Amino acid sequence: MDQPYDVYEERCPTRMVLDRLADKWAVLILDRLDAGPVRFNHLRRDISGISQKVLSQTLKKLERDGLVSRAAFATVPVTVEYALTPLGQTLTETVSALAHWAERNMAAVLAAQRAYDAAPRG
Amino acid sequence: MDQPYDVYEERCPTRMVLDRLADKWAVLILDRLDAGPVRFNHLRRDISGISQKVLSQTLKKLERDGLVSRAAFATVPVTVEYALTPLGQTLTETVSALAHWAERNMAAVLAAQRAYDAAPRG
DNA sequence: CTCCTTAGTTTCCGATGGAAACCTTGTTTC
DNA sequence: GAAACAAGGTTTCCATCGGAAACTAAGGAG
Repeated sequence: MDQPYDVYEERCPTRMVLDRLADKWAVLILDRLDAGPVRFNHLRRDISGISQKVLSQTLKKLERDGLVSRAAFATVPVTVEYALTPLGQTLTETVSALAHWAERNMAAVLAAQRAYDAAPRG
Repeated sequence: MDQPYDVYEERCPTRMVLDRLADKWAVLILDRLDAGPVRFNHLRRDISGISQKVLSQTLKKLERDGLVSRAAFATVPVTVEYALTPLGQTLTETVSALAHWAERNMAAVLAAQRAYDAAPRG
């Protein structure tokens, strides 16, 4: 049972997938959806700083990749709910770890940045 | 013990860190360095498709954030070795999981894309 | 009649990424 | 002694991408 895919290969399709997942906004969206279905504007408010265009584009790509499902309800005004698919759920632990590593290790990173910037260079 | 950082907040410094980590090239570099120190051109060959400019820039940022260390040796020609710092090592399991999730789930993603593209839309 | 809601799309501009050329130091080849 | 090659970058140029803001559609409230 050899792995047919190699993410280090430029032409491997896994590269496209990694490119999609290794994205600040995709990570935040997937992590947010782990708590349950969320509407478009709710996501937009929760993930402060994301633009409508990028949220829309990112959701569309995640839907195409089978990670997120989209359900529109004929309410007034129309509401649309986004949720994780089973495939998407296999990813949330990893994505969540990445998103929250920064929160746990922020102090160390800031210290490293100060040390780097203080060191004479060039 | 309240977490002072929230990655969902636009102005939180964790956002900058997530932006750095949630990057295709950074993920591949960190995963590659997990096996041990590697030289610049070796990384460049292993990670097919990365340009020198982006490799150089990404390594510099990772070094500034304290995730990667840089060691230059006065050989001829000069060799430079990049390695994970202890802080960087706390991240590799997560990063590796992300990089290789695509390899394990590629078939499912491709199937989802075909289904999405086949469905009439708009 | 006007404003507000949801869920987007469009437009415009500045920032980023990739390709390719150039640079520096020093060694080997012709 | 000129050319080529090696490592580790930097510079230049252009195309694409991201963010800000405006616009769309369909309906409800005041």
